[in-house]
Amino acid sequence: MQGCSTIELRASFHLFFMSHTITPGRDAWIFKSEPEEYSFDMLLRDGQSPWTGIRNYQARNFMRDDIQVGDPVLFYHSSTAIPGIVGLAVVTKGYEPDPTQFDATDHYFDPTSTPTNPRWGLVTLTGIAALPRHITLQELREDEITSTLTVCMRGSRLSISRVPEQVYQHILKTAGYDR
DNA sequence: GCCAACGTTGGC
DNA sequence: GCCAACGTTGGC
Repeated sequence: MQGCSTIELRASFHLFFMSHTITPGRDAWIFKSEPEEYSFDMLLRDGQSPWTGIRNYQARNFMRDDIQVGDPVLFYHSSTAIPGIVGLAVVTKGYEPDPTQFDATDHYFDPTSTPTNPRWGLVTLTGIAALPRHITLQELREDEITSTLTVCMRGSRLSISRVPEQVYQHILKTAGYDR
C-alpha cells in the first residue's frame, strides 16, 4: 500500500468490502461522532483522521486490545436530529498515544498522563464511502438482527463498540449493498 | 432544552 | 471497597 494516495486506498478498500473478501472472522466497529464536531463528510474530506479524544477505558481498551488495521468501521452520527450509521471507514493505523492528552491547551488534556506512561491512545481511520442510504438508530432497534448492538441499548454512551461480522454484513445489505 | 442513564471521582 | 455526588452523553 505504500505510495498509494488516499483516493487509491479508498477505492481499493471499497472494492475490497464489496467483493466478499473481508478477512473471515474479523468483526466491525461502530465509531460514534457528533457531526457538528466531526462528521463523516469531514473524514472523507480529510482522507484519514486520528481518532483523538477517547477518554473512556472501555473504548480505549477496544482500540488497544481488539481493533486491528484493516478492520471495517461503521461511522455513526450521534446527538443529531436523526442519529444513525452514515458511512464506511477502515482502520488504517493501529494504536498509538493520543497527543492531545499532553497538550495543556487542548480540550482533551489529561494532567495525570505522562509521555513515558500514556493513559490514552488512538487509532486512525480512513473514510471509504457514504452508505447508499443511512441506517437510523430507530431502524437498528427495530431490526431483530441489529437490535442487540451496544449502540441500541437504552442510555448507551460507549462511543466505540463491536459489531459482529454477520451483523455488519447484514447492515451493509440493508444499506443497499447488494450481494 | 430536558433529563435519564451512565462513568468517574473521592470521602469514608 | 462502598457509594453518593458530580459531570457528561445523547436520545427525544
